[in-house]
Amino acid sequence: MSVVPPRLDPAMTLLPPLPGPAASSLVEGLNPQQREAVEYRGPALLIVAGAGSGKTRVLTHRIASLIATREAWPSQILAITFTNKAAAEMRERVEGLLGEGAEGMWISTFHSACVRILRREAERFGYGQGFTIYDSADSRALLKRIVKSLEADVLGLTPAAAQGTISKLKNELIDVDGFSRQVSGGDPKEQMLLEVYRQYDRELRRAHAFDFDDLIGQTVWLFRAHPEIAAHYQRRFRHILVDEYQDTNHAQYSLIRELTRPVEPQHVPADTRMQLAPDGSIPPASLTVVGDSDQSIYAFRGADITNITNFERDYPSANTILLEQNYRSTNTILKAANAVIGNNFDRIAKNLWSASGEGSLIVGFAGYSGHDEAQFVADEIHRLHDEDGLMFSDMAVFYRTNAQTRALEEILIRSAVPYRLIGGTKFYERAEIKDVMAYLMAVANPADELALRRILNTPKRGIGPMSETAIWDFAERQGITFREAMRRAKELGLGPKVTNAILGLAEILDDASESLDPDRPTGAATVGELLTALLRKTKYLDKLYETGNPQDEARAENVEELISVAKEFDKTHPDGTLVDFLTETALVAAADELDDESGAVSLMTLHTAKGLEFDAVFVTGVEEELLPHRMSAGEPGGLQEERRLFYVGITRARKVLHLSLASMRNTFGETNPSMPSRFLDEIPAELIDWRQAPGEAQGGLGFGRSLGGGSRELDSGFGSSGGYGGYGRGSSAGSSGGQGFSSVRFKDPDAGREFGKPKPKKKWVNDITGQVRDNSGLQLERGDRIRHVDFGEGTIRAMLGSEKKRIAEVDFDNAGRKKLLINLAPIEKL
DNA sequence: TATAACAGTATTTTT
DNA sequence: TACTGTTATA
Repeated sequence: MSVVPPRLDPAMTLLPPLPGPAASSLVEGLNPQQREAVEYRGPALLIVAGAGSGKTRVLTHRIASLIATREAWPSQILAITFTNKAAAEMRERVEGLLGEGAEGMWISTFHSACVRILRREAERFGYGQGFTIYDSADSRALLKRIVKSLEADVLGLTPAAAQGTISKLKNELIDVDGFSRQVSGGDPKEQMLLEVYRQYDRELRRAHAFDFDDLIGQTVWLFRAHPEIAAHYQRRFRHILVDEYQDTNHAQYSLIRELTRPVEPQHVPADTRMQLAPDGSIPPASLTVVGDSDQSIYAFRGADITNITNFERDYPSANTILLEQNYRSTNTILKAANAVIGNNFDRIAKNLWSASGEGSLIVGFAGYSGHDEAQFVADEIHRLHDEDGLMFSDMAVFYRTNAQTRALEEILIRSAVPYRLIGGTKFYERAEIKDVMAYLMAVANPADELALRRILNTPKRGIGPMSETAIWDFAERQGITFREAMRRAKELGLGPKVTNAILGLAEILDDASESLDPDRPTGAATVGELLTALLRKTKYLDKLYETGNPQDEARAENVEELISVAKEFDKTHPDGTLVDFLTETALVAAADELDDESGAVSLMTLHTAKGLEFDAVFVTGVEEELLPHRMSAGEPGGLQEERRLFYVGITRARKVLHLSLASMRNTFGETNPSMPSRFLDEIPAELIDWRQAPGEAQGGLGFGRSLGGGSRELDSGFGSSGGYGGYGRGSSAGSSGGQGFSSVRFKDPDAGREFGKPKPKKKWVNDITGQVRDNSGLQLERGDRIRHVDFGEGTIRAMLGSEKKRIAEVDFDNAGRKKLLINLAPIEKL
């Protein structure tokens, strides 16, 4: 667009927007509340957006409208989202609405935005531009060392506990001094905690590193200590929009507060074109926050729900708009969601409604074991795919804890369901990836001692703990850095072998640093080049391949994967530096991995699910102790947060919702009985179609161990709801393990199949566990009879796929129709 | 110093 | 179960 915008000033916002196709079409198809949320202009706006009420739409349209009407330049907009994925999506949608790029617009997470600011101002902290960002594993490693050196563990202070407390303190913007004022002299544990905090902070400074919480907290500190820096951003960002406001913590809240202060007259440039208040200041930026207190699920890590409930107090002139119409789910699903969340007492009443009809009933399933439950999920996914024509990528399976994935994965693989695991042990948390990243970090930030220590003897080069301490001592005594001490290894008085190993590593790192010099004849090395050079010189990959250990091979593959990530980065960021690469990788979140083109079912935790939606949703493990999780019991408000988590899960579903549980659940090798979640009782019974109700599945080993065989009506303490379809008898009774486990675990394969028999206690024969089944030689065709470990005998109905992915569709005599991945399924030809 | 074997223990959610 | 840390041994 070629029109030069008129002078940009907040008073302008009172004038009607410029007429134009863009501006008016931006509210087309919106309901009255959404439209108001897009068009309202004022200093502060709170949009209370129920689940599925189109808040992303409202936010993107609002941003686009501000730009289209010439009320703001893109560069005056700061939009904060929860994940990088949400940020990318929002940017894309805004650009789509405007039909042009939106350069200069900041749409990012709190963390990314703060890193950007901090890098620019790094020297104020005495840090270099290349300061390191420690993720939680890094800071735990550091804390572990500190706790050990202080012998804090004798006071019962674990690294994990210290990490939790320090994180909370930082989220509350309480620094070491602030904490020392709080600590009572009498409590030795608190004293110790203070000392741990002090040393932790000191080590971070020494290493020129920030942890996750620092990114926010230090930015606030920077703004408060340097009003002229704050003023710079206050002048720049005239429209600030924050998504998921219910999940902001105090530090994030404070950051927004700082950014929405008026610019003091002394920081107003003489030549400003902005309209000034009578006292010569620039009025505060306009603030829009979007949130739903019913979806607040991060209180455990410091999110403060009162930030949203107090918004109108904090910003007295604020306008509030309620979005209650849901465009996502059927009314059946919404009724269940409303009923569940209605049990939280301290909430503002809100009732989601939908114009999209009742839809089908919620499907309930109570299996005998976690595997049984997983089998239900797998079968149902196939049914939805084959009969209802849903795409795999429109289905998702949620669970409370990552540990639950094991059973699910096993069965999904065996049943040939394509799936994608979102989150979990993330790529960047793998040891080998952390190793390699530590090399890069050590190059980018020579002060980073933690990174140096990590790579000192990885791969093994004979530099043990003794040598490490020697280097450290030397550095302390000489007042030099760890890295410098490595360069002077000859003065350490260690053996020649070790000395040379240390010198060798120091040289590799120094060479790497030099290769980044843009004045080199060949120009600065790209991240990919740097990484390959490092790996070649350290022989990191070679040593992994040498062992012949399949696990090491997998690790090597991960490292190769990292190399391609780096090369990809070089391609997409032609001017990207090593520091840019490290920043980007440090801030990737689980949900960011999601890409919709994979054609696979998504598996994720309930937390990761927030903000997403799927046609069909499976919420698994709806059991006491799991959902609500036992850990939440002690926390104040814990139960309510768990309920919100369940609510979030329910409201992700567009068309079909499945709730499932098992009466026996495996936890750390132990099998324990479980009870249906109290939350199930909160859903009106007529909304759920129990394929197999909790009462039915519990005939087995947990609750009624003393009852005679065949008894299925047991006192579960849970009202059964009647009318069950007798789902998958065959699967429900006997399957307790996957992939060759199950029949072996019970000495008598049939022992587990009968109700009422006590389970053989622990320590079963474990000899075949973990055996990789390979049926690749098995030739099968339509009409063949087979026997399956869990499902019994059946006839092959059809053969699908080819090679490694040969799938048999089998009509089992007793267990119904299943799809099985031939190579992995525990089957034999008859 | 490296490795293997063993014992103990922790297990919620994540930017 | 799986991972960590410790100890004994090469």
